[in-house]
Amino acid sequence: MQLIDHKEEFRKALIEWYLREKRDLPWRRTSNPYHIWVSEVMLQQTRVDTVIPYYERFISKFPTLTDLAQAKEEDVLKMWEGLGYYSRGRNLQAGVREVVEMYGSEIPDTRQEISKLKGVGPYTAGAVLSIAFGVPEHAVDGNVMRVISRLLLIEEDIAIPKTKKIFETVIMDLIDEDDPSSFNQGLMELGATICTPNPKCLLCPVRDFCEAFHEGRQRELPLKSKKMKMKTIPMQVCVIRNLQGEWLMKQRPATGLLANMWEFLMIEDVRNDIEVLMKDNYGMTVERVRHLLDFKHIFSHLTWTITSHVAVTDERAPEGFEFFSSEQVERLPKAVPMMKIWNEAQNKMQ
DNA sequence: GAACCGTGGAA
DNA sequence: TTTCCAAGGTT
Repeated sequence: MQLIDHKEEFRKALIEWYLREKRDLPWRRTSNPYHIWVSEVMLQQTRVDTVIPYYERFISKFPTLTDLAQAKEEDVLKMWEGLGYYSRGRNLQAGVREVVEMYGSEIPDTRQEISKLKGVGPYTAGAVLSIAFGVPEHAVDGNVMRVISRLLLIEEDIAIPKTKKIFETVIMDLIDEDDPSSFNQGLMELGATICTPNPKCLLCPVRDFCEAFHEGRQRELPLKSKKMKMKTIPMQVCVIRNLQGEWLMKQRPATGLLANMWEFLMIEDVRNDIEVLMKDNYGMTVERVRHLLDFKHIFSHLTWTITSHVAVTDERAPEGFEFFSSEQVERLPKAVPMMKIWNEAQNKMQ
C-alpha cells in the first residue's frame, strides 16, 4: 500500500495506535504550554527515563513561567545538575524571560515568533506548537527521521543538516490537521518503541505502509555517515583546602564546555607533580598532597582522563578562585566529574 | 556547514 | 570494551 496514496488511512492507523498504546509520561498529563516547553528542552538528546525525575523536580521548583523568569540562574543550573548540555537550562530561562518581557507572559503560537526565543530551534518550535497549541507544524527529531526514512525508503544521509528539510516537507504533507499533537507524538512514540534502530516490525501499526519493510531493508535505514574519533585530554585535578577546612573552587567560563559550572582546580598536564605545577602556574605552595581518584570521563566529543589529589595550603585563593565551606560547595552546580571528586574527597576527609 | 555541547544506557 | 546513541540548538 503506497503511503502517498493513502495518507488518511495512515494518519488514522498511527493516531489510533498512539492513543491506545502511548506511555503515561508526566508531560502528557498536562496542557500547560510552559510545562510542555520545559519537557521538550529536557528531552533534547536525552532519554525519557533520565528526564522524568528532572522534569518533576524542575516543575515543582519553578511551577510557572513567571517563577522561572524570576529565579536566580545558579538555582536553575542546580536543578539541571547532572542532566548535561547545561546551556539548555540557561537558554530556557532566557527564552522564558523573553516571553515575559515581549509577549506579556503568553508563549507565542506561531513558528515565526516562537523560533526567535532562545534555545527554541526547528524541532522544539514544532513540538510546542503542535502539542501545546494544536498547530499543524512539523517536529522532526531523530525518531521521525528514522521512521519516515523507512516508510518512504529515503536514502539521504541524515548526518547532513540539509537532509532534515526533506523530512520537514514530508511531514507538512502528511500531518493530520485535526490532531497534529497525536500525529507528531505518534511518530516519535513509534520511533522510540517500535521503529527503533533494531525495529520490531511485527508489532508495527503502519507496516503495511512501509516501503523499507516491503523491501526487507528496514535495518539499512536511516543512512548515517560515520563521525570521526574523539580526542583524549589528560587532566589533573587538585582539591585544595585551607586551614579553616574550606574548599578552593572556580566557576567555568560562561561559554563552552560545562559553561558556568563550578570545579576544583584543574591542570591540563600529567607529566609534572602537583606541587611543581601549582608553584609554576599559580605561585602557590601546597602541602600534604595525597592521591585521591583516577577515572575517565567521556563527553560527546572528547574524553578527560582524570587523576585527582587533595592538598592543603595556608595561602590566599589565586585570581579567579574562592574558598567555600562544605555547605556552600554542596549548593554550587557541579558537573558529573566534579561531583565524583567531591563525593570521594568528602569520604576520605572523615 | 562543520564543530561544539553531557550523560548514562544498551547492544 | 567499544560503539552508538536519545523528543537538538548554537556558533
